[in-house]
Amino acid sequence: MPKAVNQTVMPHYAQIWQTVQLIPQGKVACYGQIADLAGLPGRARLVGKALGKVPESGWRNKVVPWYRVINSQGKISFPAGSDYFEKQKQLLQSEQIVIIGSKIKLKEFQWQPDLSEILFSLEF
DNA sequence: ACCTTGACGGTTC
DNA sequence: GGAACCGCCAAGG
Repeated sequence: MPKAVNQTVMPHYAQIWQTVQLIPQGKVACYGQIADLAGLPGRARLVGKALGKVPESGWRNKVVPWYRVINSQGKISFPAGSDYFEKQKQLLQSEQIVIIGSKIKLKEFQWQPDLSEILFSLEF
């Protein structure tokens, strides 16, 4: 883990990134859902901000599956047609996630972790 | 220490 | 559906 990524420097970002890493491939989670699981209820915006702070190049794609996080409406939160929008859409589809008219069926694809899974994995 | 910025969310109309 | 409003608050300037 990079030096800057620790509880002393960025406690919340670290918690958020760690939680996002638990989303299994082929599933998605909402910003608010991640915030809750990370112990930061009601702070969905902070999740978006934290993901935006993950370095653009290098380990971003490999370590933190940022693209598996979408908003509570089941939509990608980047402006439709933007580079990031297309990138995220592509990555999601590569995991067999179905996107119809820019929307994903949360009923079908939302990650539903059980409590023990979370408690076992997170270290805070 | 003050002000602005967010990849949000729920409530309401 | 969708648009406007408002609460949220760490981070960075």
